Amino acid sequence: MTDRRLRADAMNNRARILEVARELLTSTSELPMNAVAKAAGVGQGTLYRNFPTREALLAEVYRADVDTLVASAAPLLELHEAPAALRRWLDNVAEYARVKRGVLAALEPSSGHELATSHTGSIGEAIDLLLDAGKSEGSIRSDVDSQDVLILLGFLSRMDEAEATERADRILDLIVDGVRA
Amino acid sequence: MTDRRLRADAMNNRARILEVARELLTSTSELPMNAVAKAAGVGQGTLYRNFPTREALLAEVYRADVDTLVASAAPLLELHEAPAALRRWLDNVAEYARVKRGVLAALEPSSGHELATSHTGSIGEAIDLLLDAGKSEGSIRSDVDSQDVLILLGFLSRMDEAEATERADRILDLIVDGVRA
DNA sequence: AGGCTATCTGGACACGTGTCCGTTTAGCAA
DNA sequence: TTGCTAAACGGACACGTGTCCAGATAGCCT
Repeated sequence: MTDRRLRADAMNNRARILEVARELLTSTSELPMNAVAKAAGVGQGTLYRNFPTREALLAEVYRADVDTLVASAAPLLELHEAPAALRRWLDNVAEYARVKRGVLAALEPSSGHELATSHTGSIGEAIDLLLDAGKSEGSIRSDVDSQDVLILLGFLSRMDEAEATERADRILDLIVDGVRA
Repeated sequence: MTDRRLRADAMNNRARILEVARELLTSTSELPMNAVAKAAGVGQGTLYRNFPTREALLAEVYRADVDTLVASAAPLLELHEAPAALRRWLDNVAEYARVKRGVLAALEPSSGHELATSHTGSIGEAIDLLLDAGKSEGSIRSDVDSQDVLILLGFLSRMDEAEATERADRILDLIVDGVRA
């Protein structure tokens, strides 16, 4: 990805940081950056050089999960029309969010949107896939983009479990209805 | 509100804190709590006792604005059907959000939702007013509540001005379409 | 007036974040 | 092997947040 030839010790550190982060996340869903640095036996500087933000670190930790999530979009389109596929895919997202709260933070645009829409990453592409299918069908309005959906999805990361079980479903319904043509 | 007979010196401090906060907000939209305390000539303890969270402080600072916003809901219902009224009212919200970014933070449920829906405050009541009108008309689905809308509205506080001018309108449309019956 | 106490005060702390920069070292080159 | 340098290291810092508690004092009560 960004590892334009890393020095050997640097690779070790990076790997160790990820390992430690994963470990810490098994006990709590919190991830104090300085705790990670300490546990990994590196300085703050090293940690932040490898992962400039907590999101960057979480994104790497959860890369596999995010990939799974992304990959689950296409098959749904074979079984359902776009809006239904989108709805089901959002269920997957909510489910991941429920189990591993970190996944959400990983896909949050942190703050002050990176270079236009590009930063969105693979999650954005998955959403675009679903939206585009719907736009072709005429079942989804043509003026929404993945970023819009991602922005609205942000609410998932700011709800605790209790609230999520009560509201998430309904709100996701609402979003999907909103993007319908 | 909560001032069950405040001691005279306490009242002075409280007033001074608010004054200082308002002042600081004229220059930037940031509001470091310790800066407020310092500028008001009180200790951290005093500041936090009066306003346990930044939101509490902002809520008080912007109380008048929030009241205006809330009051603008009812008249809209005289002129428009509920969904249109809601849409226009959300425009007002977005406009306030654009001008005074603090207003948003003031109505954010901070974290870990206070006692059920009640905390929502007057903004929630305004939304309920609009939603209820729509539910009576049959133009708004009966299973959404003001909290749902408020949660979705959270996106406004996490967009910078540039992004807001580009997306806010469209996303608000989308939300209103979502709550339509 | 003067004492008493509930209330308020305010700064020290513990903890987190992210940056900066002097020091160390991997890995190449001679 | 030895020297060199760009890359990486890591801890000290500056700054913010929110809590805690020993001391001060407003305002009632006698």
